[in-house]
Amino acid sequence: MVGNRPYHLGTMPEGHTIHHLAGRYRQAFGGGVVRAESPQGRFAAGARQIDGRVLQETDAHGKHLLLGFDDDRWLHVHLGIYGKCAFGPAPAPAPTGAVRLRLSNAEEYADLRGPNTCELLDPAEKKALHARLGPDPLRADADPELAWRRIGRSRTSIGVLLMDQSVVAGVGNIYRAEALFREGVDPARPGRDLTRGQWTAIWADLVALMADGVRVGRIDTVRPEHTPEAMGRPPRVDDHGGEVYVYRRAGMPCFLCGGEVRTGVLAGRNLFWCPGCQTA
DNA sequence: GTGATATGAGAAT
DNA sequence: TTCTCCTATCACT
Repeated sequence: MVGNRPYHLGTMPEGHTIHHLAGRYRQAFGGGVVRAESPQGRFAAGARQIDGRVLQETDAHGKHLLLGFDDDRWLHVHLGIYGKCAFGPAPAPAPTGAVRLRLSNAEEYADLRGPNTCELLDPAEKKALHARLGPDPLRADADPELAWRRIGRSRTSIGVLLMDQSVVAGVGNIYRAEALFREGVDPARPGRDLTRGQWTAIWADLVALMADGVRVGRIDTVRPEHTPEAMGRPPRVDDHGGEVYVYRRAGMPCFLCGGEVRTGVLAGRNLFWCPGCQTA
């Protein structure tokens, strides 16, 4: 949004949120001098380093946000589960809560709260970060073949592989669950048992779904025939964003087969899937 | 006021 | 596999 009201991004920080934020920071601060401060104090030294510099470019790879300043240093932010960014019009009000970093100029301000990572990188460190991340469905330079080389020979389940940021970057718990549902793939299937065609379809789906997420600012994964309007069902009411097939729908009927959506813990993360539909 | 909870990820065991 | 860190929110006492 480009508005006059503060707004929050990152209720679901998967890759789409980060790419959206990169664009938002560029729109607000790109090409100009930025004021930086750390009201909370935990990034005071870093903020001093940024303060008064020009934001030259922004970048995003998976869930990592990178803001490039005119001293050749990059602010590296990872939101983790809790991190959030809030933008608003100048003048910035007194900060509320734990604001790790506030950037501002004459028009806007942006508050960063609760990031997992907030640090400055030199170009070599930024390069190393890219090197340890897999292809990102939202990046033009992404090569899904690199991911397939890992997946196609792995005994690890595709449900776990999709969450491994060194295999595919930017996919989180929601896109993982939804892409596998949409392609009818059992999350427990070992990567090497997938066909290349299945991987191609999953990748294409991630590219489309996540690009949509960047545009809309939330995760909607249901096809037109499964929207609340099309099915005459009530819309999703919780605060987890858009319309989805299985994510956090445990015990509820599958929109396709009517069976119960299941949940379980896989590699320490909640997994949601429909046993009736995900058999491939 | 307290506790549970969440989308992540790295380190420790 | 379990711990630990980051923070806000909401349902409970």
